[in-house]
Amino acid sequence: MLDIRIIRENPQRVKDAMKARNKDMDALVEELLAIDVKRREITQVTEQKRAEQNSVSKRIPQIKKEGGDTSEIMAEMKRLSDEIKEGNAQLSQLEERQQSILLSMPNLPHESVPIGKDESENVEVRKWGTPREFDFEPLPHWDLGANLGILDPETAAKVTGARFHFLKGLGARLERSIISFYLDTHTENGYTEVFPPFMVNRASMTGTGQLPKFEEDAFKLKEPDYFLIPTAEVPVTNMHRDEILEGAKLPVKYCAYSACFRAEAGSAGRDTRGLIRQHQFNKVELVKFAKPEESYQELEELTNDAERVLQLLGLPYRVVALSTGDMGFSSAKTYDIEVWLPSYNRYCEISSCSNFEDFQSRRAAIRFKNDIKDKPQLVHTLNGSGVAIGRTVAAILENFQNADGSITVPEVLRKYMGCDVIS
RNA sequence: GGAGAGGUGUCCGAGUGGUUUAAGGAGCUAGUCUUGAAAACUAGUGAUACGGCAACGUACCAAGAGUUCGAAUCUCUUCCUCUCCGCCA
Repeated sequence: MLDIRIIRENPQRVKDAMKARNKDMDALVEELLAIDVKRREITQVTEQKRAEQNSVSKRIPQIKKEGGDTSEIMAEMKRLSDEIKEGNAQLSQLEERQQSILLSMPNLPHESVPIGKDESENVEVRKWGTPREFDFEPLPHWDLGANLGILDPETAAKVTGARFHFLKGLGARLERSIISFYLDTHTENGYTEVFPPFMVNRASMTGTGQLPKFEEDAFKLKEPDYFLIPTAEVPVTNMHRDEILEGAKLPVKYCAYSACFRAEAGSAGRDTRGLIRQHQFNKVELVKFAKPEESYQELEELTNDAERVLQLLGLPYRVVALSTGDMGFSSAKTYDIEVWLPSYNRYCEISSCSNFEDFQSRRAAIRFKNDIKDKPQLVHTLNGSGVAIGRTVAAILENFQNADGSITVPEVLRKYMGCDVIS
C-alpha cells in the first residue's frame, strides 16, 4: 500500500509510476486527493465536537450531585451526539473508499527498474554456466520421469485432477533431498529455518498484497475464512505483522520450506505437461526484514543467496531485472533467476527475488525502531524463492540426463539421495 | 465437537454506567539520604495511531457492531487462551 502522504505531496510521480506499469490511474489519484482533503476537514470538526462532549459529560455527575437540572444539557448533548455520529459515519465512508483505492494500487517501481511494457523489455543482468551441448536427442523431463517411473501425473489426475503429480521412488526422494539441501545451505548462510502453517487468514493475505485484488488466484477454504498459501512469503512475512522489531536485530532473515498452492487462473493451456506449472508445488523461500537504507544491498545479497544453490547443483542460469511492465503488484524491484531448460530451449523462471520496500509493511504494520525513544518506522520486506523445488527437479532431470535415459545425481545431492544415478 | 473460566498498560492486578486524566503494586528512569551500594523516601514513566505549524485534541481496556447525554463496565457477533470431556497424529 502506498503512503497517502506521497500521493498528497507528489501526485504526479504516482501517476507516472502507474503509467510505467501500464496502468492509467490518474482519475483514482485525483479522487484520493479529494477524499484526503475532505477527510481531514471532517476529522477536525468531529474531534472538536467530541472534545466538547467529553468535557460536558464530566460535569454532568457533579451537577446532578448538587441537585441541578440536567435535562437541558442532556437535550443539547443528544444533538451533539447525533452530529458526532453523522460525522463518524461520513468519515468511515471516506476512509473505506480511500482504503479500497489504496489497496488496489500497485507499488511504485524503484528508480533503477528498467521501464518497459512487458517481459520482452526485461534486462539480463548476468549469466552463470553454459547450457550443455547434447550428443544425443535430449528428452523433456516429463518423458524422462515417465520412463524412469518416478513422475506420475495420470494417477494424480485420477486421485485429484489436472496439474498435480505423484512422485515415486527416487523421484520422491529427489524432491525431499532438494528441500533438505536448500534448507541446509541457507541455514548455514545465516537464515533461520521456519516451518510455517500452509493456511493463513484473510488479514495475512492482505498484508502481503495477495488480497483483495487477486482472490481468484488463491485456493480458499469454505469455512473458516482461510486460504491455502501461494508461497511461504505469506505466513513468514506475517509472522511480524503488527509488531515493532528492534533495529539492532535487523536484518532478520528466514528460510522456509512450504508447499505452495496456486489456482493458476488464466493460465489454461500453458505449460500443461510436466512439473513447470502445478496447482501444488514445493518451494524453499527466503524472507528478509531490513532497514530502509540497507534494503537494496539486501536484495542483491538475497538474490546471490538464491543463485548459490543453483551454482552448487551446477545448473546454468541467468538473472534478469524485470521491467516496470512485468513486475508483480507489490514489488518495487524484482530479479528473476531463470534456469536453463533444454526442453524449452531457453531459460525458465525458477526464482523471483523482490524488494517490496514498505509496501507490505505498511499494510501489515511491521515496524522497527533503533532506540526505545525513537518513533517506529516501517521496515522494508524482501523475499525470493531459494528456489522452487519442482522446477529444480525438472532442470536436474533434463540437464543431467544421459543417453540411456538415466540421470546423474549432482554431487551435492548424493549424500541426501544415497545414490549417484537415477535409473 | 460438548461444558466451563478467562483476555485490562512493560509485567502483575483492581475496576458491573459518570469525581477513572484506568486504582494499587512490580519494573524502569531521575532525585534525596549514603563513603559506595542496598533499603527507605520523592518525582516521573503508553516501545500506539490519527488530525494540527504548534499549544493541544481525538481514538485505543482482544477485534467488530450496538444501547446511552456518557461504556473497560450493558447487549450482540467474531477471534484467541486456559481447564475438563469427546475425537484424533
